[in-house]
Amino acid sequence: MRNQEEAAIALRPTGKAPRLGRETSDDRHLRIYRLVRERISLLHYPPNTALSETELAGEFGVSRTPIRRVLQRLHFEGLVDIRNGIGTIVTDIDLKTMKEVYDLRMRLTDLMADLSPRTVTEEQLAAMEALLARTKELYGNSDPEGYGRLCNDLHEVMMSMIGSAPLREITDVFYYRVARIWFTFLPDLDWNGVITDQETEVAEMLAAMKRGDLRRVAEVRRIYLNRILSRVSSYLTGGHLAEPAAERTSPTN
Amino acid sequence: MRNQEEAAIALRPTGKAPRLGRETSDDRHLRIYRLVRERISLLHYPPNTALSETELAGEFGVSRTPIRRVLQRLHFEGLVDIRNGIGTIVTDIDLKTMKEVYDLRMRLTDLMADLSPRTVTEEQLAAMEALLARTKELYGNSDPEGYGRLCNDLHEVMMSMIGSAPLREITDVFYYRVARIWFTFLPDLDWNGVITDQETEVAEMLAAMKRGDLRRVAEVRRIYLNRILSRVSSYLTGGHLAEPAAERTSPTN
DNA sequence: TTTGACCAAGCTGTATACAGGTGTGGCATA
DNA sequence: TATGCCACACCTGTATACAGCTTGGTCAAA
Repeated sequence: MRNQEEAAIALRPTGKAPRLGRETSDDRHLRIYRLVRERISLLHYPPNTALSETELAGEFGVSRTPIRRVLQRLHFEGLVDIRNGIGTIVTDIDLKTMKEVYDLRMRLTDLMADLSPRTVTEEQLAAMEALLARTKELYGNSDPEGYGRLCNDLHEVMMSMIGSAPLREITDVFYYRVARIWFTFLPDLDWNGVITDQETEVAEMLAAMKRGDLRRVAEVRRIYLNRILSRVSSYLTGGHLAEPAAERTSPTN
Repeated sequence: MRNQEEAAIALRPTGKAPRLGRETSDDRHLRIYRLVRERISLLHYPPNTALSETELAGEFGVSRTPIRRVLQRLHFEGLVDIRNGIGTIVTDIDLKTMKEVYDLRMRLTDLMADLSPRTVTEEQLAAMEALLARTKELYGNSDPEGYGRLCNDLHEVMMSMIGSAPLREITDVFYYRVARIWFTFLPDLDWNGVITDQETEVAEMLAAMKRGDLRRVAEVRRIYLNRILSRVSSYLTGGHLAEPAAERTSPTN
Protein backbone atom coordinates (compact mmCIF):
# COMPACT_ATOMS: atom_id res chain seq x y z
CA MET A 1 0.00 0.00 0.00
CA ARG A 2 2.64 2.51 -0.77
CA ASN A 3 3.66 4.52 -3.76
CA GLN A 4 7.22 5.37 -3.15
CA GLU A 5 9.31 2.79 -4.96
CA GLU A 6 10.51 5.33 -7.48
CA ALA A 7 11.95 7.43 -4.70
CA ALA A 8 13.34 4.35 -3.01
CA ILE A 9 15.03 3.32 -6.25
CA ALA A 10 16.34 6.81 -6.82
CA LEU A 11 18.15 7.00 -3.52
CA ARG A 12 19.51 3.49 -3.59
CA PRO A 13 23.08 3.47 -2.21
CA THR A 14 25.16 4.16 -5.26
CA GLY A 15 28.26 2.48 -3.92
CA LYS A 16 27.48 -1.19 -4.07
CA ALA A 17 24.20 -1.12 -5.94
CA PRO A 18 22.68 -4.36 -7.19
CA ARG A 19 24.32 -5.39 -10.41
CA LEU A 20 23.17 -3.10 -13.19
CA GLY A 21 20.10 -4.37 -14.97
CA ARG A 22 19.52 -6.97 -12.31
CA GLU A 23 15.86 -7.16 -11.26
CA THR A 24 15.41 -6.75 -7.54
CA SER A 25 13.16 -9.03 -5.58
CA ASP A 26 10.85 -6.07 -4.97
CA ASP A 27 10.91 -5.13 -8.63
CA ARG A 28 9.79 -8.58 -9.63
CA HIS A 29 7.11 -8.56 -6.97
CA LEU A 30 5.82 -5.25 -8.28
CA ARG A 31 5.89 -6.44 -11.87
CA ILE A 32 3.89 -9.59 -11.20
CA TYR A 33 1.55 -7.80 -8.80
CA ARG A 34 0.69 -5.12 -11.33
CA LEU A 35 0.24 -7.64 -14.11
CA VAL A 36 -2.13 -9.84 -12.16
CA ARG A 37 -4.02 -6.80 -10.92
CA GLU A 38 -4.37 -5.58 -14.48
CA ARG A 39 -5.67 -8.94 -15.58
CA ILE A 40 -8.26 -8.86 -12.83
CA SER A 41 -9.25 -5.30 -13.67
CA LEU A 42 -9.57 -6.04 -17.39
CA LEU A 43 -11.66 -9.13 -16.65
CA HIS A 44 -9.10 -11.54 -18.09
CA TYR A 45 -9.67 -13.08 -14.69
CA PRO A 46 -13.36 -12.32 -14.17
CA PRO A 47 -14.98 -12.45 -10.71
CA ASN A 48 -15.19 -15.96 -9.24
CA THR A 49 -12.28 -17.16 -11.35
CA ALA A 50 -10.00 -19.56 -9.47
CA LEU A 51 -6.31 -18.72 -9.75
CA SER A 52 -3.76 -21.43 -9.06
CA GLU A 53 -0.53 -20.59 -7.29
CA THR A 54 1.23 -23.44 -9.06
CA GLU A 55 0.02 -22.30 -12.45
CA LEU A 56 1.08 -18.68 -11.92
CA ALA A 57 4.41 -19.86 -10.55
CA GLY A 58 4.94 -21.84 -13.72
CA GLU A 59 4.02 -18.93 -15.95
CA PHE A 60 6.45 -16.54 -14.28
CA GLY A 61 9.19 -19.10 -13.79
CA VAL A 62 9.33 -18.81 -10.01
CA SER A 63 8.27 -20.94 -7.09
CA ARG A 64 4.99 -20.60 -5.25
CA THR A 65 6.54 -18.43 -2.54
CA PRO A 66 6.79 -15.11 -4.43
CA ILE A 67 3.42 -15.79 -6.04
CA ARG A 68 1.84 -16.25 -2.62
CA ARG A 69 3.23 -12.89 -1.61
CA VAL A 70 1.49 -11.28 -4.59
CA LEU A 71 -1.80 -13.08 -3.96
CA GLN A 72 -1.80 -12.22 -0.28
CA ARG A 73 -1.31 -8.59 -1.15
CA LEU A 74 -4.21 -8.76 -3.58
CA HIS A 75 -6.18 -10.40 -0.78
CA PHE A 76 -5.41 -7.57 1.63
CA GLU A 77 -6.60 -5.14 -1.02
CA GLY A 78 -9.83 -7.03 -1.52
CA LEU A 79 -9.25 -8.33 -5.04
CA VAL A 80 -9.05 -12.05 -4.29
CA ASP A 81 -10.29 -14.40 -1.63
CA ILE A 82 -7.94 -17.20 -0.56
CA ARG A 83 -9.69 -20.39 0.49
CA ASN A 84 -7.81 -23.38 1.78
CA GLY A 85 -8.40 -26.48 -0.29
CA ILE A 86 -10.28 -24.58 -2.98
CA GLY A 87 -8.11 -21.93 -4.53
CA THR A 88 -7.57 -18.22 -4.81
CA ILE A 89 -10.77 -16.73 -6.13
CA VAL A 90 -11.25 -13.34 -7.75
CA THR A 91 -13.78 -11.48 -5.60
CA ASP A 92 -17.16 -10.34 -6.72
CA ILE A 93 -18.64 -7.21 -5.17
CA ASP A 94 -22.24 -6.89 -4.08
CA LEU A 95 -24.21 -3.74 -4.74
CA LYS A 96 -24.08 -2.49 -1.15
CA THR A 97 -20.30 -2.71 -1.02
CA MET A 98 -20.02 -1.10 -4.42
CA LYS A 99 -22.18 1.78 -3.25
CA GLU A 100 -20.07 2.21 -0.14
CA VAL A 101 -16.84 2.25 -2.10
CA TYR A 102 -18.13 4.66 -4.72
CA ASP A 103 -19.52 7.00 -2.05
CA LEU A 104 -16.14 7.06 -0.41
CA ARG A 105 -14.29 7.46 -3.69
CA MET A 106 -16.41 10.52 -4.48
CA ARG A 107 -15.49 12.08 -1.16
CA LEU A 108 -11.83 11.24 -1.65
CA THR A 109 -11.93 12.84 -5.07
CA ASP A 110 -13.04 16.09 -3.49
CA LEU A 111 -9.98 16.00 -1.26
CA MET A 112 -7.65 15.83 -4.26
CA ALA A 113 -7.67 19.59 -4.73
CA ASP A 114 -7.42 20.32 -1.01
CA LEU A 115 -4.60 18.18 0.29
CA SER A 116 -1.26 19.43 -0.97
CA PRO A 117 -2.42 19.95 -4.56
CA ARG A 118 0.05 19.79 -7.37
CA THR A 119 0.41 22.10 -10.32
CA VAL A 120 -0.57 20.55 -13.62
CA THR A 121 2.47 19.64 -15.70
CA GLU A 122 2.96 19.54 -19.44
CA GLU A 123 3.29 15.76 -19.27
CA GLN A 124 -0.07 15.45 -17.61
CA LEU A 125 -1.71 17.64 -20.22
CA ALA A 126 -0.11 15.63 -23.00
CA ALA A 127 -1.22 12.35 -21.40
CA MET A 128 -4.74 13.68 -21.09
CA GLU A 129 -4.78 14.78 -24.72
CA ALA A 130 -3.73 11.29 -25.70
CA LEU A 131 -6.51 9.81 -23.60
CA LEU A 132 -9.03 12.07 -25.30
CA ALA A 133 -7.84 10.89 -28.70
CA ARG A 134 -8.01 7.26 -27.63
CA THR A 135 -11.53 7.80 -26.34
CA LYS A 136 -12.70 9.08 -29.71
CA GLU A 137 -11.30 6.01 -31.39
CA LEU A 138 -13.55 3.80 -29.30
CA TYR A 139 -16.80 4.85 -31.01
CA GLY A 140 -18.40 2.12 -33.05
CA ASN A 141 -17.44 -1.41 -32.22
CA SER A 142 -17.78 -2.47 -28.63
CA ASP A 143 -14.34 -2.82 -27.09
CA PRO A 144 -14.61 -3.39 -23.34
CA GLU A 145 -10.90 -4.07 -22.93
CA GLY A 146 -9.91 -0.90 -24.72
CA TYR A 147 -12.32 1.02 -22.51
CA GLY A 148 -10.91 -0.68 -19.44
CA ARG A 149 -7.35 0.24 -20.35
CA LEU A 150 -8.48 3.80 -20.98
CA CYS A 151 -10.06 4.00 -17.53
CA ASN A 152 -6.96 2.55 -15.90
CA ASP A 153 -4.74 5.07 -17.67
CA LEU A 154 -7.07 7.91 -16.74
CA HIS A 155 -6.81 6.72 -13.18
CA GLU A 156 -3.02 6.94 -13.43
CA VAL A 157 -3.20 10.55 -14.59
CA MET A 158 -5.59 11.41 -11.78
CA MET A 159 -3.24 9.79 -9.29
CA SER A 160 -0.33 11.84 -10.61
CA MET A 161 -2.22 14.98 -9.68
CA ILE A 162 -2.65 13.94 -6.05
CA GLY A 163 0.00 15.46 -3.85
CA SER A 164 -0.84 13.64 -0.65
CA ALA A 165 0.82 10.22 -0.62
CA PRO A 166 -1.69 8.59 1.76
CA LEU A 167 -4.61 9.88 -0.30
CA ARG A 168 -2.94 8.52 -3.43
CA GLU A 169 -2.59 5.12 -1.80
CA ILE A 170 -6.24 4.64 -0.95
CA THR A 171 -7.40 6.21 -4.19
CA ASP A 172 -5.48 3.49 -5.96
CA VAL A 173 -6.73 0.65 -3.79
CA PHE A 174 -10.38 1.59 -4.02
CA TYR A 175 -10.20 2.23 -7.74
CA TYR A 176 -9.03 -1.29 -8.45
CA ARG A 177 -11.39 -2.80 -5.95
CA VAL A 178 -14.48 -1.74 -7.87
CA ALA A 179 -13.54 -0.56 -11.36
CA ARG A 180 -13.70 -4.08 -12.77
CA ILE A 181 -17.22 -4.47 -11.47
CA TRP A 182 -18.29 -1.48 -13.54
CA PHE A 183 -16.60 -3.06 -16.57
CA THR A 184 -18.73 -6.13 -16.00
CA PHE A 185 -21.84 -4.17 -16.93
CA LEU A 186 -20.47 -2.74 -20.15
CA PRO A 187 -21.90 -5.41 -22.48
CA ASP A 188 -25.40 -4.64 -21.20
CA LEU A 189 -25.25 -0.90 -21.79
CA ASP A 190 -25.43 1.38 -24.80
CA TRP A 191 -21.84 1.40 -26.03
CA ASN A 192 -21.74 4.71 -27.83
CA GLY A 193 -23.57 6.33 -24.94
CA VAL A 194 -20.88 5.18 -22.55
CA ILE A 195 -18.15 6.48 -24.83
CA THR A 196 -19.93 9.78 -25.28
CA ASP A 197 -20.03 10.22 -21.51
CA GLN A 198 -16.39 9.29 -21.27
CA GLU A 199 -15.36 11.73 -23.96
CA THR A 200 -17.30 14.54 -22.31
CA GLU A 201 -15.73 13.84 -18.94
CA VAL A 202 -12.19 13.66 -20.29
CA ALA A 203 -12.68 16.80 -22.35
CA GLU A 204 -14.04 18.76 -19.40
CA MET A 205 -11.24 17.53 -17.16
CA LEU A 206 -8.68 18.53 -19.74
CA ALA A 207 -10.16 22.00 -20.04
CA ALA A 208 -10.09 22.42 -16.27
CA MET A 209 -6.51 21.18 -16.14
CA LYS A 210 -5.48 23.76 -18.73
CA ARG A 211 -6.91 26.43 -16.46
CA GLY A 212 -5.09 24.85 -13.52
CA ASP A 213 -8.47 24.44 -11.84
CA LEU A 214 -7.92 21.26 -9.87
CA ARG A 215 -11.12 21.77 -7.95
CA ARG A 216 -13.10 21.59 -11.15
CA VAL A 217 -11.14 18.51 -12.25
CA ALA A 218 -12.17 16.82 -9.03
CA GLU A 219 -15.75 17.92 -9.46
CA VAL A 220 -15.94 16.47 -12.95
CA ARG A 221 -14.44 13.24 -11.72
CA ARG A 222 -16.95 13.05 -8.92
CA ILE A 223 -19.87 13.59 -11.26
CA TYR A 224 -18.46 10.86 -13.48
CA LEU A 225 -18.22 8.42 -10.58
CA ASN A 226 -21.73 9.28 -9.52
CA ARG A 227 -23.09 8.61 -12.97
CA ILE A 228 -21.48 5.19 -13.07
CA LEU A 229 -22.94 4.34 -9.68
CA SER A 230 -26.38 5.49 -10.81
CA ARG A 231 -26.19 3.45 -13.98
CA VAL A 232 -25.21 0.28 -12.18
CA SER A 233 -27.77 0.79 -9.44
CA SER A 234 -30.64 1.41 -11.81
CA TYR A 235 -29.58 -1.51 -13.96
CA LEU A 236 -29.56 -3.89 -11.01
CA THR A 237 -32.73 -2.66 -9.36
CA GLY A 238 -34.43 -2.22 -12.70
CA GLY A 239 -35.82 -5.71 -12.87
CA HIS A 240 -32.62 -7.62 -13.54
CA LEU A 241 -31.61 -10.61 -11.50
CA ALA A 242 -30.28 -10.24 -8.01
CA GLU A 243 -26.90 -8.60 -7.60
CA PRO A 244 -23.97 -10.96 -7.49
CA ALA A 245 -23.66 -12.25 -3.99
CA ALA A 246 -20.26 -11.64 -2.48
CA GLU A 247 -18.89 -12.37 0.88
CA ARG A 248 -15.25 -12.61 1.68
CA THR A 249 -13.44 -14.47 4.36
CA SER A 250 -10.70 -12.05 5.05
CA PRO A 251 -7.69 -10.93 7.03
CA THR A 252 -7.64 -7.66 8.87
CA ASN A 253 -8.73 -6.50 12.06
CA MET B 1 -7.45 -4.66 4.98
CA ARG B 2 -10.91 -5.88 5.69
CA ASN B 3 -13.09 -6.00 8.70
CA GLN B 4 -15.41 -8.84 8.07
CA GLU B 5 -13.94 -11.84 9.80
CA GLU B 6 -16.70 -11.90 12.37
CA ALA B 7 -19.28 -12.21 9.63
CA ALA B 8 -17.17 -14.81 7.87
CA ILE B 9 -16.99 -16.84 11.04
CA ALA B 10 -20.70 -16.48 11.68
CA LEU B 11 -21.73 -17.96 8.35
CA ARG B 12 -19.20 -20.75 8.34
CA PRO B 13 -20.76 -23.92 6.89
CA THR B 14 -22.28 -25.53 9.95
CA GLY B 15 -22.16 -29.02 8.56
CA LYS B 16 -18.50 -29.94 8.59
CA ALA B 17 -17.12 -27.00 10.47
CA PRO B 18 -13.54 -27.07 11.69
CA ARG B 19 -13.36 -29.01 14.91
CA LEU B 20 -14.88 -27.01 17.73
CA GLY B 21 -12.36 -24.84 19.48
CA ARG B 22 -9.80 -25.43 16.78
CA GLU B 23 -8.02 -22.23 15.77
CA THR B 24 -8.25 -21.55 12.07
CA SER B 25 -5.20 -20.51 10.09
CA ASP B 26 -6.81 -17.11 9.58
CA ASP B 27 -7.64 -16.82 13.26
CA ARG B 28 -4.05 -17.42 14.19
CA HIS B 29 -2.87 -14.96 11.59
CA LEU B 30 -5.21 -12.33 12.99
CA ARG B 31 -4.15 -13.03 16.55
CA ILE B 32 -0.44 -12.67 15.84
CA TYR B 33 -0.99 -9.72 13.51
CA ARG B 34 -2.96 -7.79 16.13
CA LEU B 35 -0.48 -8.59 18.85
CA VAL B 36 2.54 -7.44 16.87
CA ARG B 37 0.67 -4.36 15.72
CA GLU B 38 -0.22 -3.55 19.32
CA ARG B 39 3.40 -3.97 20.37
CA ILE B 40 4.44 -1.56 17.67
CA SER B 41 1.74 0.93 18.59
CA LEU B 42 2.61 0.79 22.29
CA LEU B 43 6.29 1.25 21.52
CA HIS B 44 7.28 -2.16 22.86
CA TYR B 45 8.87 -2.26 19.43
CA PRO B 46 9.87 1.39 18.99
CA PRO B 47 10.69 2.85 15.56
CA ASN B 48 13.89 1.47 14.01
CA THR B 49 13.67 -1.72 16.06
CA ALA B 50 14.73 -4.78 14.09
CA LEU B 51 12.31 -7.70 14.32
CA SER B 52 13.56 -11.17 13.53
CA GLU B 53 11.31 -13.63 11.73
CA THR B 54 13.07 -16.52 13.40
CA GLU B 55 12.66 -15.02 16.83
CA LEU B 56 8.94 -14.30 16.40
CA ALA B 57 8.46 -17.77 14.95
CA GLY B 58 10.02 -19.23 18.06
CA GLU B 59 7.89 -17.12 20.37
CA PHE B 60 4.64 -18.17 18.70
CA GLY B 61 5.66 -21.76 18.13
CA VAL B 62 5.30 -21.68 14.35
CA SER B 63 7.65 -21.62 11.40
CA ARG B 64 8.79 -18.51 9.61
CA THR B 65 6.11 -18.83 6.93
CA PRO B 66 3.08 -17.59 8.89
CA ILE B 67 5.23 -14.93 10.53
CA ARG B 68 6.31 -13.67 7.13
CA ARG B 69 2.67 -13.33 6.17
CA VAL B 70 2.07 -11.13 9.21
CA LEU B 71 5.16 -9.02 8.61
CA GLN B 72 4.34 -8.54 4.95
CA ARG B 73 0.90 -7.33 5.89
CA LEU B 74 2.40 -4.89 8.36
CA HIS B 75 4.72 -3.81 5.56
CA PHE B 76 1.81 -3.15 3.19
CA GLU B 77 0.23 -1.05 5.92
CA GLY B 78 3.39 0.95 6.43
CA LEU B 79 4.34 -0.24 9.92
CA VAL B 80 7.55 -2.10 9.07
CA ASP B 81 10.15 -2.00 6.37
CA ILE B 82 11.57 -5.32 5.21
CA ARG B 83 15.20 -5.21 4.09
CA ASN B 84 16.99 -8.19 2.69
CA GLY B 85 20.04 -9.16 4.69
CA ILE B 86 19.24 -6.69 7.45
CA GLY B 87 15.92 -7.44 9.04
CA THR B 88 12.37 -6.22 9.41
CA ILE B 89 12.52 -2.74 10.83
CA VAL B 90 9.75 -0.80 12.52
CA THR B 91 9.22 2.34 10.46
CA ASP B 92 9.73 5.84 11.66
CA ILE B 93 7.60 8.63 10.22
CA ASP B 94 8.93 12.00 9.16
CA LEU B 95 7.01 15.17 9.92
CA LYS B 96 5.80 15.70 6.36
CA THR B 97 4.28 12.25 6.17
CA MET B 98 2.77 12.64 9.61
CA LYS B 99 1.14 15.89 8.53
CA GLU B 100 -0.24 14.28 5.39
CA VAL B 101 -1.71 11.38 7.32
CA TYR B 102 -3.22 13.56 10.02
CA ASP B 103 -4.72 15.92 7.42
CA LEU B 104 -6.32 12.97 5.71
CA ARG B 105 -7.49 11.44 8.98
CA MET B 106 -9.23 14.68 9.87
CA ARG B 107 -11.07 14.64 6.57
CA LEU B 108 -12.00 10.99 6.99
CA THR B 109 -13.32 11.75 10.45
CA ASP B 110 -15.73 14.24 8.96
CA LEU B 111 -17.08 11.54 6.69
CA MET B 112 -17.95 9.32 9.65
CA ALA B 113 -21.27 11.04 10.20
CA ASP B 114 -22.10 11.22 6.51
CA LEU B 115 -21.47 7.75 5.12
CA SER B 116 -24.09 5.31 6.37
CA PRO B 117 -23.99 6.51 9.98
CA ARG B 118 -24.94 4.16 12.75
CA THR B 119 -27.10 4.86 15.73
CA VAL B 120 -25.25 4.93 19.02
CA THR B 121 -25.80 1.77 21.05
CA GLU B 122 -25.88 1.21 24.78
CA GLU B 123 -22.68 -0.81 24.53
CA GLN B 124 -20.87 2.09 22.88
CA LEU B 125 -22.06 4.49 25.57
CA ALA B 126 -20.96 2.08 28.29
CA ALA B 127 -17.57 1.61 26.62
CA MET B 128 -17.16 5.36 26.40
CA GLU B 129 -18.06 5.83 30.06
CA ALA B 130 -15.42 3.27 30.93
CA LEU B 131 -12.86 5.13 28.83
CA LEU B 132 -13.69 8.36 30.62
CA ALA B 133 -13.15 6.68 33.97
CA ARG B 134 -9.84 5.23 32.83
CA THR B 135 -8.75 8.64 31.61
CA LYS B 136 -9.32 10.16 35.02
CA GLU B 137 -7.19 7.49 36.61
CA LEU B 138 -4.22 8.55 34.51
CA TYR B 139 -3.65 11.87 36.29
CA GLY B 140 -0.49 12.01 38.29
CA ASN B 141 2.23 9.56 37.37
CA SER B 142 3.29 9.48 33.76
CA ASP B 143 2.00 6.27 32.15
CA PRO B 144 2.58 6.34 28.39
CA GLU B 145 1.52 2.74 27.92
CA GLY B 146 -1.76 3.26 29.77
CA TYR B 147 -2.38 6.33 27.64
CA GLY B 148 -1.57 4.37 24.50
CA ARG B 149 -3.99 1.61 25.39
CA LEU B 150 -6.63 4.20 26.10
CA CYS B 151 -6.15 5.78 22.69
CA ASN B 152 -6.27 2.40 21.00
CA ASP B 153 -9.51 1.53 22.78
CA LEU B 154 -11.00 4.91 21.95
CA HIS B 155 -10.11 4.21 18.35
CA GLU B 156 -12.02 0.94 18.57
CA VAL B 157 -15.14 2.71 19.80
CA MET B 158 -14.86 5.30 17.04
CA MET B 159 -14.52 2.51 14.48
CA SER B 160 -17.63 0.83 15.80
CA MET B 161 -19.61 3.95 14.97
CA ILE B 162 -18.52 3.97 11.34
CA GLY B 163 -21.10 2.33 9.13
CA SER B 164 -19.13 2.32 5.90
CA ALA B 165 -16.83 -0.70 5.77
CA PRO B 166 -14.28 0.86 3.40
CA LEU B 167 -14.09 3.99 5.52
CA ARG B 168 -13.58 1.82 8.59
CA GLU B 169 -10.73 0.00 6.86
CA ILE B 170 -8.67 3.05 6.08
CA THR B 171 -9.49 4.73 9.36
CA ASP B 172 -7.92 1.75 11.04
CA VAL B 173 -4.84 1.61 8.82
CA PHE B 174 -4.03 5.28 9.13
CA TYR B 175 -4.63 5.33 12.86
CA TYR B 176 -2.00 2.67 13.47
CA ARG B 177 0.38 4.15 10.98
CA VAL B 178 0.87 7.34 12.96
CA ALA B 179 -0.58 6.96 16.46
CA ARG B 180 2.64 5.45 17.79
CA ILE B 181 4.60 8.46 16.54
CA TRP B 182 2.44 10.69 18.70
CA PHE B 183 3.11 8.42 21.65
CA THR B 184 6.80 8.94 21.06
CA PHE B 185 6.49 12.57 22.08
CA LEU B 186 4.63 11.94 25.32
CA PRO B 187 7.68 11.94 27.62
CA ASP B 188 8.56 15.43 26.39
CA LEU B 189 5.17 16.99 27.07
CA ASP B 190 3.29 18.12 30.13
CA TRP B 191 1.66 14.90 31.30
CA ASN B 192 -1.33 16.28 33.17
CA GLY B 193 -2.00 18.70 30.36
CA VAL B 194 -2.22 15.85 27.89
CA ILE B 195 -4.58 13.95 30.17
CA THR B 196 -6.72 17.02 30.71
CA ASP B 197 -7.11 17.40 26.97
CA GLN B 198 -7.93 13.75 26.64
CA GLU B 199 -10.56 13.89 29.37
CA THR B 200 -12.20 16.91 27.81
CA GLU B 201 -12.33 15.26 24.40
CA VAL B 202 -13.75 12.00 25.69
CA ALA B 203 -16.30 13.82 27.84
CA GLU B 204 -17.48 15.97 24.94
CA MET B 205 -17.69 12.98 22.63
CA LEU B 206 -19.69 11.11 25.21
CA ALA B 207 -22.11 14.00 25.61
CA ALA B 208 -22.58 14.20 21.85
CA MET B 209 -23.09 10.45 21.67
CA LYS B 210 -25.80 10.64 24.28
CA ARG B 211 -27.59 13.17 22.09
CA GLY B 212 -27.05 10.91 19.10
CA ASP B 213 -25.16 13.77 17.44
CA LEU B 214 -22.58 11.90 15.39
CA ARG B 215 -21.63 15.02 13.52
CA ARG B 216 -20.53 16.61 16.75
CA VAL B 217 -18.66 13.46 17.74
CA ALA B 218 -16.72 13.66 14.51
CA GLU B 219 -16.07 17.36 15.01
CA VAL B 220 -14.63 16.78 18.48
CA ARG B 221 -12.45 14.01 17.14
CA ARG B 222 -11.17 16.23 14.38
CA ILE B 223 -10.31 19.02 16.79
CA TYR B 224 -8.49 16.47 18.91
CA LEU B 225 -6.46 15.21 15.96
CA ASN B 226 -5.65 18.75 14.96
CA ARG B 227 -4.39 19.56 18.42
CA ILE B 228 -2.07 16.59 18.40
CA LEU B 229 -0.69 17.59 15.03
CA SER B 230 -0.13 21.15 16.24
CA ARG B 231 1.64 19.97 19.35
CA VAL B 232 3.98 17.71 17.47
CA SER B 233 4.67 20.30 14.78
CA SER B 234 5.43 23.08 17.22
CA TYR B 235 7.58 20.75 19.29
CA LEU B 236 9.65 19.75 16.27
CA THR B 237 9.97 23.19 14.73
CA GLY B 238 10.41 24.81 18.12
CA GLY B 239 14.13 24.42 18.25
CA HIS B 240 14.40 20.73 18.87
CA LEU B 241 16.59 18.46 16.82
CA ALA B 242 15.69 17.50 13.30
CA GLU B 243 12.66 15.33 12.82
CA PRO B 244 13.32 11.59 12.65
CA ALA B 245 14.39 10.79 9.14
CA ALA B 246 12.26 8.13 7.52
CA GLU B 247 12.27 6.64 4.14
CA ARG B 248 10.83 3.32 3.26
CA THR B 249 11.66 0.95 0.51
CA SER B 250 8.26 -0.33 -0.22
CA PRO B 251 5.91 -2.44 -2.23
CA THR B 252 2.99 -0.97 -4.10
CA ASN B 253 2.39 0.62 -7.23
C1' DT C 1 48.77 3.03 13.94
C1' DT C 2 46.08 2.71 10.03
C1' DT C 3 43.99 0.43 6.29
C1' DG C 4 42.44 -3.11 3.58
C1' DA C 5 40.55 -7.56 2.63
C1' DC C 6 38.14 -11.24 4.24
C1' DC C 7 35.49 -14.31 7.01
C1' DA C 8 31.62 -15.43 9.95
C1' DA C 9 27.05 -14.69 11.81
C1' DG C 10 22.53 -13.30 11.09
C1' DC C 11 19.06 -11.76 8.26
C1' DT C 12 15.47 -12.14 4.44
C1' DG C 13 14.32 -14.50 -0.25
C1' DT C 14 13.35 -18.78 -2.62
C1' DA C 15 12.35 -23.48 -3.62
C1' DT C 16 10.30 -27.61 -2.20
C1' DA C 17 8.49 -31.58 0.42
C1' DC C 18 4.77 -32.66 3.06
C1' DA C 19 0.35 -31.99 5.67
C1' DG C 20 -4.38 -30.79 5.68
C1' DG C 21 -8.67 -29.23 3.48
C1' DT C 22 -12.26 -29.64 -0.33
C1' DG C 23 -14.92 -31.16 -4.11
C1' DT C 24 -15.80 -34.61 -7.60
C1' DG C 25 -16.55 -38.79 -9.87
C1' DG C 26 -16.88 -43.59 -9.82
C1' DC C 27 -18.33 -47.67 -7.71
C1' DA C 28 -20.79 -50.69 -4.75
C1' DT C 29 -25.18 -51.28 -2.71
C1' DA C 30 -30.12 -50.96 -1.67
C1' DT D 1 -32.28 -46.52 -11.15
C1' DA D 2 -31.18 -44.01 -7.09
C1' DT D 3 -28.03 -43.34 -3.31
C1' DG D 4 -24.35 -43.14 -0.29
C1' DC D 5 -19.54 -43.90 0.42
C1' DC D 6 -14.86 -43.36 -0.68
C1' DA D 7 -10.65 -42.82 -3.12
C1' DC D 8 -8.42 -39.39 -5.77
C1' DA D 9 -6.93 -35.08 -7.71
C1' DC D 10 -6.03 -30.50 -6.75
C1' DC D 11 -5.83 -26.77 -3.84
C1' DT D 12 -3.67 -23.80 -0.03
C1' DG D 13 -0.95 -23.95 4.62
C1' DT D 14 3.33 -25.09 6.92
C1' DA D 15 7.99 -26.36 7.80
C1' DT D 16 12.57 -26.36 6.31
C1' DA D 17 16.90 -26.46 3.65
C1' DC D 18 19.51 -23.55 1.08
C1' DA D 19 20.93 -19.26 -1.47
C1' DG D 20 21.99 -14.42 -1.48
C1' DC D 21 22.71 -10.13 0.99
C1' DT D 22 24.57 -7.08 4.72
C1' DT D 23 27.17 -5.94 8.65
C1' DG D 24 30.79 -6.16 11.98
C1' DG D 25 34.88 -7.90 13.61
C1' DT D 26 39.44 -9.85 12.87
C1' DC D 27 43.83 -10.07 11.13
C1' DA D 28 47.56 -9.15 8.08
C1' DA D 29 50.10 -5.74 5.58
C1' DA D 30 51.60 -1.02 4.60
